[in-house]
Amino acid sequence: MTTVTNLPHPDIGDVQLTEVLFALSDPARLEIVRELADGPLTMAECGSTNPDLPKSTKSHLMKVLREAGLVRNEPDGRRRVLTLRKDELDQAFPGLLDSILGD
Amino acid sequence: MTTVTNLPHPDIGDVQLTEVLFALSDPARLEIVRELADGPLTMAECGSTNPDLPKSTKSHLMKVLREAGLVRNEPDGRRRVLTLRKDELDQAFPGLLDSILGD
DNA sequence: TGATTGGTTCGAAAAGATTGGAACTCACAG
DNA sequence: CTGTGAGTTCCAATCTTTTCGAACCAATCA
Repeated sequence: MTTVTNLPHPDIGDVQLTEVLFALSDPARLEIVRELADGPLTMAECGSTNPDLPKSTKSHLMKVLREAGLVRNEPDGRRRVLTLRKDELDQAFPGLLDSILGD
Repeated sequence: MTTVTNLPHPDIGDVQLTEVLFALSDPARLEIVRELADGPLTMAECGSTNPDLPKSTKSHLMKVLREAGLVRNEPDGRRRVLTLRKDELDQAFPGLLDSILGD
């Protein structure tokens, strides 16, 4: 019985560049990443743009970002905290995030 | 009667970041872009990896790259020359290509 | 112990992308 | 002209992604 609380995150070394690019190639996902660039957010806080996005859809967007190694999704009480894996990504793909998020 | 010889290329200003990222999110397309980073190539020269890729498939990969504003595809006799639109892309998305192609 | 809140997962439908054969076009050689 | 070479376009099959309601789960509150 997999407890659903802790979601799997890829090791940054296993993340392929093309997967990262794919995850960022969707405007809604890119926007989420931009928001997270300023610091962690809960699911509810995140996605201030797209306010009426169904939660299953938002959850799926997050799944793609998580599986691509872009965001960490960790439980915190009954909410979840989303964090951009900036340092790790900078290590793995120097300059990529900065060029995409703009200086 | 649209002559097929000259293919349409988007103005770099009209190119969306997400479209560029999508075009690069496919390993075969990314590889093509890497090859073109060293200078223009004809269709036949390009894709030294993937040597037995059907030509219609290769043509389609090129179309995606062209429509995303990444490569220019121009006739030269009965062949076609493919050029990475590096300068324009650097202008529009500073640092992006360098970080993706590696220093 | 419910009931509620904040979120994930499932499942199925719709939309979009990829693949590749076949037909086509155009430039050039003979 | 006719043939050939280099490539594009068309089309259909297949595969992948997206979308979202519904069911579910775990933590907290009353």
